[in-house]
This record gives sequence, structure tokens and C-alpha cells, in this order.
Amino acid sequence: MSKPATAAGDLPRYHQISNILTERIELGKYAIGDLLPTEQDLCAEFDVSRYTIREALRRLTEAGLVRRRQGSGSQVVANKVPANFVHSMRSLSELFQYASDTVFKITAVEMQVPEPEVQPYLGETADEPWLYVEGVRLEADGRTPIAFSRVFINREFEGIAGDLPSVGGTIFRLIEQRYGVTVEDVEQEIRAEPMGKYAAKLLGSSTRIWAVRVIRRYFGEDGKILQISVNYHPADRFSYSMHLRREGAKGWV
Amino acid sequence: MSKPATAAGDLPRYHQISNILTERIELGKYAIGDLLPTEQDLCAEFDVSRYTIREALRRLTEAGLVRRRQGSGSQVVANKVPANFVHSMRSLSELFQYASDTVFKITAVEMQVPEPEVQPYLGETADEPWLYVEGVRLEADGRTPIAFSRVFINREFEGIAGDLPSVGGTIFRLIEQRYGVTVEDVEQEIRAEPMGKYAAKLLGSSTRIWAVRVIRRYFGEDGKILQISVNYHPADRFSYSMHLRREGAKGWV
DNA sequence: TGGGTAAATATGTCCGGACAAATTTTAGGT
DNA sequence: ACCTAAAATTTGTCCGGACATATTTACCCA
Repeated sequence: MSKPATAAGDLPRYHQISNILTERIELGKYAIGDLLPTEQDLCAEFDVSRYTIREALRRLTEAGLVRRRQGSGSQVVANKVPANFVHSMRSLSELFQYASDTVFKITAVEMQVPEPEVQPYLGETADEPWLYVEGVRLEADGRTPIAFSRVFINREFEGIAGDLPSVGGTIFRLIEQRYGVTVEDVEQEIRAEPMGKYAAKLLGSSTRIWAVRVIRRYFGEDGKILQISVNYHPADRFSYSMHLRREGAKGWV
Repeated sequence: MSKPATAAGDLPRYHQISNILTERIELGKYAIGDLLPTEQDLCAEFDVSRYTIREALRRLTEAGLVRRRQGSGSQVVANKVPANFVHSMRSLSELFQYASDTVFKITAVEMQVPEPEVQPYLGETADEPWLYVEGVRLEADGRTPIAFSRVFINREFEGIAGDLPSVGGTIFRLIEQRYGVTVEDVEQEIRAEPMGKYAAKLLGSSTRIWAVRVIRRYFGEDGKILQISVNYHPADRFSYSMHLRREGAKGWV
């Protein structure tokens, strides 16, 4: 092995070296748990400065293949690059993708054992009663429907039933504020299906229309389900957008 | 301002300087869009080497606060370290939510100016020809259809046309490998609509069915669109799931 | 054989320098 | 006023060096 060439259009040396080392790791020449050759040895092998080797190893570290430890060396911890793509949002409100000044008009509130549609999402708590809230989310004009929603709230928080008529924002936010719990995880599932007659009627349609159904489960810190919401959006008025960005090191070929 | 101290237990100098610069950005001393002082000026201000300043600025870059450009300077692009809720995946393959052993059966390849449906997603490049690839993605059994896809590939990469018959994986990966480019960002949009007759037929249905249409745009490092894919999934066989996890501090903006 | 200490090893921080490459600014010409 | 080319500026790559710090190894003694 010798000094990598850096003719016009070539990758930087440290980039080429990190590609070579990555390939060796992937091929098992350096197995998971093994130490890579020391910086000094790699400098000799590739005939480059220590700086260049350190940049190459930094890339391997950022890629998650290697962990470096002072006095110890560079240990292989993975043999594939977990290139991460990340969709992030500043708050859960961004998850809904409708404006923050929309209104939730409640049509029913009661304790209820969830119907079969929802039970698969509840696990062991499927047979217990939940605080059921039903309603229509409207644009700020108070008239244009956005979605029909069924919300199941963990009965630990049934005390918020009295606050619900005044809910301008979101129910889970109400729970967080009233009970000091925090939503740590959210599972969301999107699918398309024909909308039920009842829901369609509430959304102002007398014919059978299609819906995009969005189910969201909100989990607390201990993994307990705080709330489940089942939302039906008219298909012709719904789209769901997300932006993913690469984080960390670039993917290797 | 002077050389940061490095007594025992102190943070490294570059870490201290990046903290100071982060605070200035958050306070608006360097606003979004502003250029930070040059490396040279910062070396003078903090009385440290260029290496130390570059390490500090690297940290700001990795945190997403700053973008550095050779010949131009270091521009503030954000004044807060982003993200509370994060949906992450190890590779873009996870975005598709079908198994990795599926097969893409190609039905057409040609240069083409994209049709009106796609043009809003192309911006200034809407009038130019793209390499058009059309096909059906099948389960590993080679028979069960998953989705009908139209793919528009930036004509810079038209050389991959010859590789396409053998594409077992994904087209963007082929582009990455062949041209050494990297997908940095992806925009995805999901909506439901009736499926066109042609697509439905290719998916084995003689009646008018509903589809979940998923449009994805893949961007390279310079913000250029590398590829667009328009995928039609039969609604009854499609669902899209995501898991979001809280990261960083609790609480709301 | 086990424990403690010193020495050796390997990476981390930081310095200074040089040249390359990309971008911006300046100067000159039409 | 606009355009083009050259010069200046700013960051990127890479070199060599020194000292600090964390870990591992070697050695000695009970």
C-alpha cells in the first residue's frame, strides 16, 4: 500500500483511506472487537501524516464503525455503516400537519372499552375502560372540517374530562400539563380506507368517501400508553409530508 | 477575550470556544444568515491556533448551527440546536417499509420531460428531460405486486440506464455507487387517491382501485434533485408506520 | 499467584506552517 | 452600467512537531 494519489477530481487522501479501511472492516479483515492498526502503523502503511490518518479514523468513528480510546486504540464496533436519516420536529404539533389555530369540536365524552378496531393497538390494556372522546377538528373558521377523531385516554387521566370542552389545543398537551407526565414516544400509522358513514356525515359528506386514517399512540416515560387517537381525514384534502436529512457521516459505497 | 484556560478538569479549548460561539449565536449577536468572523480573526480574538478554531467551528457545523464554505466563510444557518422528536432510520431502505429482497421489474426506460403531475416537484428543472424508468415492485416471489413506480432520474446520471436491468436494490443506491454522490435529504409526501387504470392493470387489478401515492425526492449535497420517484401502492395493502422518540430536553417551545 | 508501581504505548489537544481550491472583490475595458 | 479577468480572501487538505492523558504492559515484591 502506498500514498493515495490526489490528482484533480480524486477524493481527499483521508477520504480514500477511510474507504479502504471501511472495506477491510466489511470484508472481516478487521473483525468486530478487533483493534485497528495504530495511527503510527497506518501512517507508515499509507505514507501519510498522522493528521490524515486521524481524519480518516474520525470518519470511521462518525460512521459508527469504530470507537477510539486514548491509550487503548481504535476498536471495530460494527461492520456496516448505519447511515442515519432523521426526520425531526420541534414539537409534536408538527406531527399533525394542520395549523395550530384549528378547533376540536367534541361530540361525545364517556368511559368506554375500546372497540375491536383499536384493541390491537392496546396490548394488555385492551379490556379496560378508557376515557373516550369523539369529535371533529375544524379549520379556524369553525366550519371547514379537517378530520373526524376518536380519542382514547388512559383512565389515570380521566380527571381531564371536565377540561375538555375548552380544549383549543391538543388533548395530550392537556394531559401533560394537568398531570405532569411527558410524552416520550409516539407511534404513528397511516393507511387509506373507505370512511364510515357516520364519520363522513360529520365531515359534511352524504356519499361514501375515502379517508386517510392516522392512528397515533402516545407513550409515557415508563412505556405506558397515555392516549390513542384515531383520525379520519378526507382523502381529497389530506397529504402527509416529511423531510429526512442525513446525519453523521456520509454513506459508503 | 483571551486564550481559554485549560486547567485540570476544564474542557478542551476548542470545546470552550464552540460554547462561547454557540451562546453568541443564540443571543443573536451572529444572526441567521450572518457570517461569523473569519478563522483568522477568531484566532486573534481567542489567542489560539487555527487548528483549535477549526475544531470549534467543526462542532458548530456538526450541531447544525453553521455551514462552512471554502472561500466564503462560516454562515449561521440556525440559532437553536434543533429537534425534540426524532424519527430515524438506519438507511433509506427503511423508508420504503417493504422487505429488502423485493424485486423491481422494469417496464420502460427512456429520456422524457416529466408530465404535469410531477412538474411542481421539480422547480426550475421542470422543462428538462430526465431519465424515466417505470416498473412494478414485486415481493421476493417475483409475483405479488407491491407498488407501481415512475422514477425520474437527473440526466447527469443517465449512464446508469445500462445497469438498470440488473437492479435488485434501489436506483438511488445505484446512482450513489456509480457516481460517488450522496443522498443528503429526502422529501416524502403521502396521499390517497384513485389509481389510474394503467397502473392498476399492472398491479393485477381490473377494477378501479384506490392507491396510496408516495412521492419521494432525493437531494444531493448541493441541494440538486438527484431523483424523484412516484409510487402507487394498492390502498388495501399499504400502511405507513413511524416511531418518534423524544430527544434532548423535555418541555415545549 | 496476586497486587502495586513504573514504564511504555496509543490516542487527544494544540501549535505552526505550506499549498490548494472555492468564493468574493477589485480593477480595467467597452 | 456591465462584463471579464485578475487579485485577494477564506476555508480545505496535509505536513511535522510537541506535550498531555488514558490505557496497557512489564516488573517487582510479598
